[in-house]
Amino acid sequence: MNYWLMKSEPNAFSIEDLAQRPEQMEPWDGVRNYQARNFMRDQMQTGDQVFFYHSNCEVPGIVGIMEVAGRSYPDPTAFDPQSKYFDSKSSPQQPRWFLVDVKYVRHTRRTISLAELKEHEFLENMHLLRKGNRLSIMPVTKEQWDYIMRLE
DNA sequence: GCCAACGTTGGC
DNA sequence: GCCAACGTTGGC
Repeated sequence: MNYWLMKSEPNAFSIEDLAQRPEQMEPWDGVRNYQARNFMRDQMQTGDQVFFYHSNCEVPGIVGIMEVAGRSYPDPTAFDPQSKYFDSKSSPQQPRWFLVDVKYVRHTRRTISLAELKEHEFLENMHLLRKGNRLSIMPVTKEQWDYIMRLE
C-alpha cells in the first residue's frame, strides 16, 4: 500500500464537497502536470491512502483522508471542448492525461496546517515542504504518514 | 495582490 | 538543444 498527498483549492473542490457523497467515487480530474499524472497513472493502487490538502486558502493544510478507489484511466475532461480542462492534444486513442477515482474516508479531527508541519524536523524531507514545491500530487512515506497521524 | 519558483512553449 | 517569454501555482 502506498501513501499520497493530493492538493485541491477548496474554492474549486473541498473536503466538504468530497464528504457530501461519502459512498461515491469522485474522479480526481483536471490534473495537467506530467509528474502528478505519472503518479496516478503508474503508481496508484486501489486502497492507497491519501491526505486531502487544501491549498491557496486561508489556512493551507491537511484536512482529511481519502482512499484511491481504482486504477487510473484517461481523464475524460481532456476530451471535452466545453471543459476548462480540455486539451486538444489528448484524444481517446492517445490519451495524455489520466486520473484516479477517490473515495472519502474521513475528515482529520482538525486542520493540520502547513505552518505546523513545517515545525517538525522529522518532516523536513516531505515533498510538500521542499522549497519551491508545486506538485499537486506527491508520495508520502509510511513513516511520514504515521508521524502526521500522531499529530492529529 | 504580490511575487518567487517552477513548468511549458516556441523561435532560433 | 538553448533559453527567453510566458503562464501557473500557491504561500504570504
